Amino acid sequence: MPARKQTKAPPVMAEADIAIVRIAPETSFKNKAYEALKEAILKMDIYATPEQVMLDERALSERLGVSRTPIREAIAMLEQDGFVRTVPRRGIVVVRRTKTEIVDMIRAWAALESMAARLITTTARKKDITALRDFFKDFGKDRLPQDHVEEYSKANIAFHQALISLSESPVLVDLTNDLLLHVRGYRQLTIGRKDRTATSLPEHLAIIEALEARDTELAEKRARDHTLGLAAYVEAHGQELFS
Amino acid sequence: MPARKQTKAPPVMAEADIAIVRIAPETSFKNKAYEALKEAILKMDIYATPEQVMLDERALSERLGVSRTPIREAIAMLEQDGFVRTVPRRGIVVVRRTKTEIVDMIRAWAALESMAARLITTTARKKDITALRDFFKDFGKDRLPQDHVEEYSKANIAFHQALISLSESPVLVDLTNDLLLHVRGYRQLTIGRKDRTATSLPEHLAIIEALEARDTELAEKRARDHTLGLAAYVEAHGQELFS
DNA sequence: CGAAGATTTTTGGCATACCAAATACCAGGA
DNA sequence: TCCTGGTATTTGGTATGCCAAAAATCTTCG
Repeated sequence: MPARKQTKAPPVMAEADIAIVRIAPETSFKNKAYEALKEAILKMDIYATPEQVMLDERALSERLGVSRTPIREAIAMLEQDGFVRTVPRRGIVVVRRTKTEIVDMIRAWAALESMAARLITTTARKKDITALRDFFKDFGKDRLPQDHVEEYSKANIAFHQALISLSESPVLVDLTNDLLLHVRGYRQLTIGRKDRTATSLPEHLAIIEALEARDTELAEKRARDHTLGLAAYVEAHGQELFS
Repeated sequence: MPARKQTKAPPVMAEADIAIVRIAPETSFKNKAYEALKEAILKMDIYATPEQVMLDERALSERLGVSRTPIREAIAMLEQDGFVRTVPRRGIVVVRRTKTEIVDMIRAWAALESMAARLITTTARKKDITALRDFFKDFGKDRLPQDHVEEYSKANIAFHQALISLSESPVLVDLTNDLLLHVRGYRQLTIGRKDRTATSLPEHLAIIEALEARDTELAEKRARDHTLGLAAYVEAHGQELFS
């Protein structure tokens, strides 16, 4: 019942060591706007619309019920992320990536993921590695991935994110997530479509096996080659998918 | 003398094809502030000062001669970069990385650079690869790197950046530059100090050789191991260097 | 003196107003 | 009807002002 104070000096009375978590800072409008806009951008299929998508500060501020100030700050952040580009006196355009850029990003992703695999072989616990198989427990000979592309795609992404998390490297996790957001924006390639889905599952299992075997070099190579395979796929078959 | 118009339709009269370059967009205060603050943060030795460095919006706006608005937008951008963290009603603190974080970043850097090396073996021109040696032309048996650590460190960084640029992958270049900015902030490790400097040069040359030989796997491995070596060094000897 | 409490100051968050460049729109003239 | 100017409007950029939470400072009472 005693209201907790922040006096740090006199231990006259031992304070109840209750788990008080430093009350939620009530995220600012700036951050709320950032999250909202980011989600909105990721949700829309920017590659589907013919003409480029533009944002309007005033319209957004009205829609979100806040002034332009926090909106502008959020826009500035999104611009740092590379999601939008603001042109003075022109407007704010949602950035569309070219096929080349997407391929480039997937390559970087491959680099980071292979490093994650490398680290995992030396630090992760066996049970955590084995747990990676669970993402694909719903698929097998009697339920082929290529027959449930959408669902498999979700499992696919979850697997990759879980894999990288196992590296316990915040940097790898963050960088990869950022890249993935951009790549996913291009949803027509649902991370390797039907024709790639078939080979995907065995490759994933092979990666897991290498991890379990603590074979650093092999795990790294398999992780890298797997994702580079996606890059090559996009590079080869992505023509018609991009404007 | 005729003022150029932007009409694109009727070629009634051939327009003077004067080299008019779309007047410089006069970068905004927001961007100027961003650049200025970023440089200031990178220039100061944040790991040298005992207590954490704080920024003050009003003070900055006064110093830079602009209002708080563009300053705040710049701060928002820097926060996205991970250089500062703003605490509501508290202040803006310049982020200090822990040793673990620095090591983590160097590992990610190793991953990206090894991918760059990989790409280079398949696309770069021989003369561009060979040109990488020039960065170290001032060093040799008669002028050891460890006797000119500061100078060698500069050459070192320039080499790595040039190397990654050769990959012609904007993503790799950008991500690496970002990481490097954070790592360099910790200048007491001048990218591998004296004791590492000795082994650094031969390793660089070995990387170049592998690139010239177009040995993809070897180049990748050497690039990776070289930078991972730095990570290991920091992890082992960085104790006293961090608070 | 010392400490609890009240008050002032500081600091980031947000709203608003105004500016200038770009653009859209419109009326007049060939 | 179709340009040509010119004017109104739109849009991002910037400056200010005020607010509330925190911190710092001062005050007062035991």
